[in-house]
Amino acid sequence: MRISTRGGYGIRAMFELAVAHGQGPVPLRTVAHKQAISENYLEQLMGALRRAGLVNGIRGARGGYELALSPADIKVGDVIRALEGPIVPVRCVDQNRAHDCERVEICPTRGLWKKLRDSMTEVLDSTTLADLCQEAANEES
Amino acid sequence: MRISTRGGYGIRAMFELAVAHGQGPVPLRTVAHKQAISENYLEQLMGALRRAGLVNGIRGARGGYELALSPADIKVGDVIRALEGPIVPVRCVDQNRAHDCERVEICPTRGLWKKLRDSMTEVLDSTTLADLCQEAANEES
DNA sequence: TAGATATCCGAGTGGAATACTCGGGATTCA
DNA sequence: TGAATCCCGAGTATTCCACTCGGATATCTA
Repeated sequence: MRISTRGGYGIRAMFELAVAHGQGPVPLRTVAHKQAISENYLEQLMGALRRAGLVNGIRGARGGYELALSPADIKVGDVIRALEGPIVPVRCVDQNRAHDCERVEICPTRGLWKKLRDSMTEVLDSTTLADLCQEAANEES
Repeated sequence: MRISTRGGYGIRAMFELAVAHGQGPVPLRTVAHKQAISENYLEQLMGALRRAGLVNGIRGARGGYELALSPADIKVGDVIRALEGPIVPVRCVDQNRAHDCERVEICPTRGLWKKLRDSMTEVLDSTTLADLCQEAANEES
């Protein structure tokens, strides 16, 4: 009942990019060091985030990564989905593959999972990177 | 971002026991067949549920399993916890091991995980086996 | 234009967890 | 007694996670 480190690392990395937003690209190495994440591993995650359209990768010297959108327009849920796939507690409430289970109509637990999915989605999609920055700034004072 | 089959199977098995509550023990085999779960595997899960005090195992011919409490007194969250451990999205918001991470005080994502944990817990602990039975009965009509 | 700095890409790997199977022992009912 | 049933521990195949590595490609700067 956990999100893996992929999601956790991803959020922390995106947080760093959000803090530096508007100040040019941040190299992977810098992000990895600030958040104590393996460089090689983070590289893979950034690839997924780039393919999801959440960050831009800028090559060459003075390159790095930057958010593709403003921090207020990137939801935490987007980051999790890009790195861990759809946010569903069990497959049978994944809208994309609704028919994996023939018992769908009579399953006593389906309603429960839907409720759980919705409540998780609500939390993750109502928080943006800008919110995380705001909260961090508040705690500092 | 999923609960494993352990939790899913567990809930479904407990649902069967809840339906038969008050009518004597139900053998593992019956539960397994009704819910299309491997007998051998389910046996392991029932062991965990028994050790958690949620079911009684009754040995011998005419034996089986029965709920140790009334369906209204068993929360879905109890079952999940017995089978999958604490309901926490990431370790650092597990109250039992709060100090695994030294960055606790400055971590920008901690608040988020707490919110997520609370919303998940709320759903799972506000639903009982009796609620599942009720819902199943409603859908039948 | 050389070379340093980066991203990009795919393959590979060790360990842990999942989802089981299997064999045999203990208990109880008929 | 013997059939039914729970109880228990060991073993196993598969999958996923977390991470490493080597090298290709692109871009800036001197």
